[in-house]
Amino acid sequence: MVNNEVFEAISHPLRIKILKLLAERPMSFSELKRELGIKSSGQLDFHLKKLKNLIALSDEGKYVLTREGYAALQAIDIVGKYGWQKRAFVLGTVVYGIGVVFTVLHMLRGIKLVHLVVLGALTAWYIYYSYWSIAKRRVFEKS
Amino acid sequence: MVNNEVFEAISHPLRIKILKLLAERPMSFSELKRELGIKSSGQLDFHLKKLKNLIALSDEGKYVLTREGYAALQAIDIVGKYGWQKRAFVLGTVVYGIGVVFTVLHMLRGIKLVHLVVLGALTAWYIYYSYWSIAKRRVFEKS
DNA sequence: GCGAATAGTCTAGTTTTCTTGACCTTAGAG
DNA sequence: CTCTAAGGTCAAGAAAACTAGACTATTCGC
Repeated sequence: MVNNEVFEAISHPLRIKILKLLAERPMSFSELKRELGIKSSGQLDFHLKKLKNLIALSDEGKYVLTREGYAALQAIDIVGKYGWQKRAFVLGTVVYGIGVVFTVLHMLRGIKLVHLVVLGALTAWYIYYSYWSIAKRRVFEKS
Repeated sequence: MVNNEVFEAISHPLRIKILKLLAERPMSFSELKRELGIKSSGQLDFHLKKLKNLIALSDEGKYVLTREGYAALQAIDIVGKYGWQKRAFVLGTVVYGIGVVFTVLHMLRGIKLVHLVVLGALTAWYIYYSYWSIAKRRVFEKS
Protein backbone atom coordinates (compact mmCIF):
# COMPACT_ATOMS: atom_id res chain seq x y z
CA MET A 1 0.00 0.00 0.00
CA VAL A 2 1.59 3.22 -1.11
CA ASN A 3 1.37 6.52 0.71
CA ASN A 4 -1.46 8.18 -1.12
CA GLU A 5 -3.64 5.09 -0.76
CA VAL A 6 -3.35 5.39 3.01
CA PHE A 7 -4.28 9.06 2.87
CA GLU A 8 -7.15 8.40 0.54
CA ALA A 9 -8.32 5.80 3.05
CA ILE A 10 -8.29 8.30 5.91
CA SER A 11 -9.57 11.29 3.96
CA HIS A 12 -13.17 10.81 5.06
CA PRO A 13 -14.40 11.87 8.53
CA LEU A 14 -16.39 8.68 9.04
CA ARG A 15 -13.34 6.56 8.34
CA ILE A 16 -11.22 8.51 10.81
CA LYS A 17 -13.95 7.93 13.40
CA ILE A 18 -13.89 4.21 12.64
CA LEU A 19 -10.13 4.04 13.17
CA LYS A 20 -10.40 5.92 16.46
CA LEU A 21 -13.18 3.65 17.69
CA LEU A 22 -11.21 0.54 16.77
CA ALA A 23 -8.13 1.94 18.54
CA GLU A 24 -10.18 1.85 21.76
CA ARG A 25 -11.38 -1.71 21.33
CA PRO A 26 -12.28 -4.26 18.63
CA MET A 27 -15.85 -3.90 17.46
CA SER A 28 -18.29 -5.90 15.38
CA PHE A 29 -20.20 -4.62 12.39
CA SER A 30 -23.34 -3.62 14.25
CA GLU A 31 -21.41 -2.27 17.22
CA LEU A 32 -19.67 0.11 14.83
CA LYS A 33 -22.99 0.98 13.26
CA ARG A 34 -24.40 1.88 16.66
CA GLU A 35 -21.37 3.84 17.86
CA LEU A 36 -21.17 5.82 14.64
CA GLY A 37 -24.90 6.51 14.75
CA ILE A 38 -25.54 5.55 11.15
CA LYS A 39 -28.59 3.70 9.82
CA SER A 40 -27.32 2.40 6.50
CA SER A 41 -25.47 -0.93 6.47
CA GLY A 42 -24.40 -0.23 2.93
CA GLN A 43 -22.64 2.92 4.03
CA LEU A 44 -20.65 1.15 6.72
CA ASP A 45 -19.83 -1.66 4.30
CA PHE A 46 -18.57 0.88 1.76
CA HIS A 47 -16.27 2.63 4.21
CA LEU A 48 -15.00 -0.57 5.82
CA LYS A 49 -13.95 -1.72 2.37
CA LYS A 50 -12.09 1.55 1.82
CA LEU A 51 -10.22 0.81 5.03
CA LYS A 52 -8.94 -2.58 3.91
CA ASN A 53 -5.24 -2.87 4.87
CA LEU A 54 -5.83 -0.60 7.83
CA ILE A 55 -8.27 -2.95 9.51
CA ALA A 56 -8.76 -6.72 9.70
CA LEU A 57 -11.30 -9.19 11.01
CA SER A 58 -10.24 -11.02 14.17
CA ASP A 59 -11.07 -14.64 14.94
CA GLU A 60 -14.00 -13.48 17.05
CA GLY A 61 -15.49 -11.68 14.07
CA LYS A 62 -14.59 -8.21 15.26
CA TYR A 63 -12.75 -5.52 13.37
CA VAL A 64 -9.31 -4.61 14.64
CA LEU A 65 -6.58 -2.24 13.48
CA THR A 66 -3.59 -3.62 11.63
CA ARG A 67 -0.13 -2.20 12.15
CA GLU A 68 -0.66 -0.04 9.12
CA GLY A 69 -3.87 1.13 10.78
CA TYR A 70 -1.94 2.25 13.83
CA ALA A 71 0.57 4.03 11.60
CA ALA A 72 -2.31 5.88 9.97
CA LEU A 73 -3.62 6.82 13.40
CA GLN A 74 -0.21 8.24 14.28
CA ALA A 75 -0.31 10.34 11.14
CA ILE A 76 -3.71 11.63 12.19
CA ASP A 77 -2.24 12.49 15.58
CA ILE A 78 0.66 14.40 14.04
CA VAL A 79 -1.59 16.55 11.92
CA GLY A 80 -3.95 17.12 14.84
CA LYS A 81 -1.14 18.30 17.09
CA TYR A 82 0.95 20.38 14.71
CA GLY A 83 -0.08 23.54 16.53
CA TRP A 84 1.71 22.31 19.64
CA GLN A 85 5.12 21.95 18.10
CA LYS A 86 6.15 25.54 18.66
CA ARG A 87 5.09 25.44 22.29
CA ALA A 88 6.91 22.12 22.73
CA PHE A 89 10.08 23.63 21.28
CA VAL A 90 9.93 26.56 23.70
CA LEU A 91 9.47 24.11 26.57
CA GLY A 92 12.44 22.07 25.31
CA THR A 93 14.59 25.19 25.27
CA VAL A 94 13.63 25.98 28.86
CA VAL A 95 14.48 22.43 29.94
CA TYR A 96 17.87 22.71 28.22
CA GLY A 97 18.55 26.04 29.93
CA ILE A 98 17.71 24.71 33.37
CA GLY A 99 19.91 21.65 32.77
CA VAL A 100 22.86 23.80 31.77
CA VAL A 101 22.50 26.20 34.70
CA PHE A 102 22.17 23.31 37.14
CA THR A 103 25.29 21.59 35.80
CA VAL A 104 27.37 24.77 35.75
CA LEU A 105 26.43 25.52 39.36
CA HIS A 106 27.78 22.09 40.29
CA MET A 107 30.96 22.72 38.33
CA LEU A 108 31.69 25.75 40.50
CA ARG A 109 32.42 23.31 43.33
CA GLY A 110 35.07 21.52 41.27
CA ILE A 111 34.89 20.36 37.68
CA LYS A 112 34.45 16.60 37.23
CA LEU A 113 34.20 14.42 34.15
CA VAL A 114 30.54 13.69 34.82
CA HIS A 115 29.74 17.41 34.51
CA LEU A 116 31.27 17.55 31.07
CA VAL A 117 29.48 14.37 30.01
CA VAL A 118 26.10 15.70 31.16
CA LEU A 119 26.73 19.05 29.50
CA GLY A 120 27.76 17.33 26.29
CA ALA A 121 24.76 15.03 26.29
CA LEU A 122 22.36 17.90 27.00
CA THR A 123 23.84 19.96 24.21
CA ALA A 124 23.88 17.08 21.75
CA TRP A 125 20.23 16.43 22.49
CA TYR A 126 19.36 20.10 22.12
CA ILE A 127 21.18 20.45 18.82
CA TYR A 128 19.45 17.39 17.44
CA TYR A 129 16.09 18.54 18.75
CA SER A 130 16.57 21.99 17.25
CA TYR A 131 17.53 20.51 13.93
CA TRP A 132 14.31 18.54 13.81
CA SER A 133 12.14 21.34 15.07
CA ILE A 134 13.52 24.04 12.83
CA ALA A 135 14.70 22.23 9.71
CA LYS A 136 12.09 19.50 9.53
CA ARG A 137 9.04 20.72 11.38
CA ARG A 138 9.55 24.41 10.61
CA VAL A 139 8.06 25.42 13.93
CA PHE A 140 8.84 29.04 13.20
CA GLU A 141 7.34 29.10 9.74
CA LYS A 142 4.55 31.66 9.52
CA SER A 143 0.92 30.75 8.76
CA MET B 1 -8.58 22.99 8.62
CA VAL B 2 -9.75 19.79 10.18
CA ASN B 3 -7.94 16.49 9.93
CA ASN B 4 -9.76 14.86 7.07
CA GLU B 5 -9.31 17.98 4.94
CA VAL B 6 -5.57 17.66 5.29
CA PHE B 7 -5.71 14.01 4.31
CA GLU B 8 -7.98 14.71 1.40
CA ALA B 9 -5.44 17.30 0.31
CA ILE B 10 -2.60 14.77 0.36
CA SER B 11 -4.56 11.80 -0.98
CA HIS B 12 -3.41 12.31 -4.56
CA PRO B 13 0.07 11.24 -5.73
CA LEU B 14 0.63 14.44 -7.68
CA ARG B 15 -0.10 16.55 -4.62
CA ILE B 16 2.32 14.55 -2.50
CA LYS B 17 4.95 15.15 -5.18
CA ILE B 18 4.21 18.87 -5.11
CA LEU B 19 4.70 19.00 -1.33
CA LYS B 20 7.97 17.10 -1.58
CA LEU B 21 9.25 19.40 -4.32
CA LEU B 22 8.32 22.49 -2.34
CA ALA B 23 10.06 21.07 0.73
CA GLU B 24 13.29 21.15 -1.27
CA ARG B 25 12.90 24.71 -2.46
CA PRO B 26 10.23 27.28 -3.34
CA MET B 27 9.10 26.98 -6.93
CA SER B 28 7.05 29.00 -9.37
CA PHE B 29 4.07 27.76 -11.33
CA SER B 30 5.96 26.76 -14.44
CA GLU B 31 8.91 25.39 -12.48
CA LEU B 32 6.48 23.00 -10.82
CA LYS B 33 4.95 22.16 -14.15
CA ARG B 34 8.36 21.27 -15.54
CA GLU B 35 9.50 19.27 -12.52
CA LEU B 36 6.27 17.30 -12.39
CA GLY B 37 6.41 16.66 -16.11
CA ILE B 38 2.82 17.66 -16.81
CA LYS B 39 1.51 19.52 -19.81
CA SER B 40 -1.80 20.87 -18.57
CA SER B 41 -1.84 24.18 -16.71
CA GLY B 42 -5.40 23.48 -15.65
CA GLN B 43 -4.33 20.32 -13.91
CA LEU B 44 -1.63 22.05 -11.90
CA ASP B 45 -4.01 24.87 -11.05
CA PHE B 46 -6.58 22.36 -9.85
CA HIS B 47 -4.17 20.55 -7.55
CA LEU B 48 -2.56 23.71 -6.23
CA LYS B 49 -6.01 24.87 -5.21
CA LYS B 50 -6.61 21.60 -3.39
CA LEU B 51 -3.41 22.31 -1.47
CA LYS B 52 -4.53 25.69 -0.19
CA ASN B 53 -3.62 25.92 3.52
CA LEU B 54 -0.66 23.63 2.94
CA ILE B 55 1.07 26.01 0.56
CA ALA B 56 1.29 29.77 0.10
CA LEU B 57 2.64 32.28 -2.39
CA SER B 58 5.79 34.06 -1.30
CA ASP B 59 6.60 37.68 -2.08
CA GLU B 60 8.75 36.53 -4.99
CA GLY B 61 5.77 34.77 -6.53
CA LYS B 62 6.93 31.28 -5.64
CA TYR B 63 5.00 28.60 -3.86
CA VAL B 64 6.23 27.63 -0.40
CA LEU B 65 5.01 25.24 2.28
CA THR B 66 3.12 26.61 5.25
CA ARG B 67 3.58 25.17 8.71
CA GLU B 68 0.56 23.00 8.11
CA GLY B 69 2.22 21.83 4.92
CA TYR B 70 5.27 20.71 6.87
CA ALA B 71 3.00 18.91 9.34
CA ALA B 72 1.38 17.09 6.43
CA LEU B 73 4.82 16.15 5.15
CA GLN B 74 5.65 14.70 8.54
CA ALA B 75 2.50 12.62 8.40
CA ILE B 76 3.59 11.35 5.00
CA ASP B 77 6.94 10.43 6.52
CA ILE B 78 5.34 8.51 9.38
CA VAL B 79 3.23 6.41 7.08
CA GLY B 80 6.17 5.80 4.77
CA LYS B 81 8.38 4.60 7.59
CA TYR B 82 5.98 2.51 9.64
CA GLY B 83 7.80 -0.65 8.56
CA TRP B 84 10.91 0.55 10.39
CA GLN B 85 9.33 0.93 13.78
CA LYS B 86 9.85 -2.68 14.82
CA ARG B 87 13.50 -2.60 13.78
CA ALA B 88 13.95 0.70 15.62
CA PHE B 89 12.47 -0.80 18.76
CA VAL B 90 14.84 -3.76 18.64
CA LEU B 91 17.75 -1.34 18.23
CA GLY B 92 16.47 0.71 21.18
CA THR B 93 16.38 -2.40 23.32
CA VAL B 94 19.97 -3.23 22.41
CA VAL B 95 21.08 0.31 23.28
CA TYR B 96 19.31 0.07 26.64
CA GLY B 97 20.96 -3.29 27.35
CA ILE B 98 24.45 -1.98 26.53
CA GLY B 99 23.85 1.08 28.71
CA VAL B 100 22.77 -1.05 31.66
CA VAL B 101 25.69 -3.47 31.33
CA PHE B 102 28.17 -0.59 31.00
CA THR B 103 26.81 1.16 34.09
CA VAL B 104 26.69 -2.01 36.20
CA LEU B 105 30.32 -2.79 35.29
CA HIS B 106 31.28 0.64 36.63
CA MET B 107 29.27 0.04 39.79
CA LEU B 108 31.40 -3.00 40.56
CA ARG B 109 34.24 -0.58 41.33
CA GLY B 110 32.18 1.27 43.91
CA ILE B 111 28.60 2.47 43.70
CA LYS B 112 28.20 6.20 43.23
CA LEU B 113 25.16 8.43 42.95
CA VAL B 114 25.87 9.13 39.29
CA HIS B 115 25.53 5.43 38.50
CA LEU B 116 22.06 5.31 39.99
CA VAL B 117 21.05 8.48 38.18
CA VAL B 118 22.23 7.12 34.85
CA LEU B 119 20.52 3.78 35.48
CA GLY B 120 17.31 5.54 36.48
CA ALA B 121 17.37 7.82 33.46
CA LEU B 122 18.09 4.93 31.08
CA THR B 123 15.25 2.90 32.53
CA ALA B 124 12.80 5.79 32.54
CA TRP B 125 13.60 6.44 28.89
CA TYR B 126 13.20 2.78 28.03
CA ILE B 127 9.85 2.45 29.82
CA TYR B 128 8.54 5.53 28.05
CA TYR B 129 9.88 4.33 24.71
CA SER B 130 8.36 0.89 25.20
CA TYR B 131 5.04 2.40 26.13
CA TRP B 132 4.98 4.37 22.90
CA SER B 133 6.23 1.55 20.76
CA ILE B 134 3.94 -1.12 22.13
CA ALA B 135 0.84 0.72 23.28
CA LYS B 136 0.71 3.44 20.66
CA ARG B 137 2.57 2.18 17.64
CA ARG B 138 1.79 -1.49 18.12
CA VAL B 139 5.11 -2.52 16.68
CA PHE B 140 4.34 -6.15 17.48
CA GLU B 141 0.90 -6.17 15.92
CA LYS B 142 0.70 -8.74 13.13
CA SER B 143 -0.06 -7.82 9.50
C1' DG C 1 5.64 45.87 -31.98
C1' DC C 2 6.08 40.69 -32.20
C1' DG C 3 6.96 36.21 -30.46
C1' DA C 4 7.68 33.44 -26.61
C1' DA C 5 7.36 32.49 -21.81
C1' DT C 6 5.04 32.94 -17.37
C1' DA C 7 1.09 32.52 -14.59
C1' DG C 8 -2.79 31.47 -14.45
C1' DT C 9 -8.62 30.90 -15.26
C1' DC C 10 -12.63 28.57 -17.00
C1' DT C 11 -15.54 25.02 -18.95
C1' DA C 12 -17.00 20.68 -20.46
C1' DG C 13 -16.71 15.95 -19.98
C1' DT C 14 -15.08 11.70 -17.72
C1' DT C 15 -14.29 8.98 -13.82
C1' DT C 16 -14.71 8.07 -8.79
C1' DT C 17 -16.61 8.43 -4.61
C1' DC C 18 -20.36 8.26 -1.62
C1' DT C 19 -25.23 7.49 -0.04
C1' DT C 20 -29.47 5.20 -0.01
C1' DG C 21 -32.27 1.55 0.26
C1' DA C 22 -33.56 -3.02 -1.13
C1' DC C 23 -32.14 -7.60 -0.53
C1' DC C 24 -29.90 -11.92 1.42
C1' DT C 25 -28.36 -15.48 4.86
C1' DT C 26 -27.66 -17.36 9.39
C1' DA C 27 -28.58 -17.85 14.28
C1' DG C 28 -31.16 -17.50 18.40
C1' DA C 29 -35.51 -16.41 21.23
C1' DG C 30 -40.03 -17.50 22.20
C1' DC D 1 -42.30 -21.91 13.02
C1' DT D 2 -41.95 -17.05 13.13
C1' DC D 3 -39.70 -12.88 14.42
C1' DT D 4 -35.73 -10.27 15.29
C1' DA D 5 -30.87 -9.19 15.17
C1' DA D 6 -26.38 -9.72 13.26
C1' DG D 7 -23.58 -9.26 9.42
C1' DG D 8 -23.35 -8.32 5.53
C1' DT D 9 -23.95 -7.59 -0.42
C1' DC D 10 -25.52 -5.10 -4.39
C1' DA D 11 -27.30 -1.66 -7.72
C1' DA D 12 -28.71 3.01 -8.92
C1' DG D 13 -28.26 7.81 -8.65
C1' DA D 14 -26.23 12.07 -6.83
C1' DA D 15 -22.21 14.48 -5.84
C1' DA D 16 -17.38 15.19 -6.06
C1' DA D 17 -12.92 14.81 -7.98
C1' DC D 18 -10.10 14.99 -11.87
C1' DT D 19 -8.31 15.95 -16.78
C1' DA D 20 -7.81 18.26 -21.10
C1' DG D 21 -7.60 21.96 -23.58
C1' DA D 22 -8.97 26.54 -25.01
C1' DC D 23 -8.45 31.11 -23.45
C1' DT D 24 -6.46 35.53 -21.12
C1' DA D 25 -3.18 38.89 -19.35
C1' DT D 26 1.42 40.36 -18.38
C1' DT D 27 6.28 40.68 -19.11
C1' DC D 28 10.66 40.35 -21.42
C1' DG D 29 14.01 39.92 -25.27
C1' DC D 30 14.96 41.64 -29.59
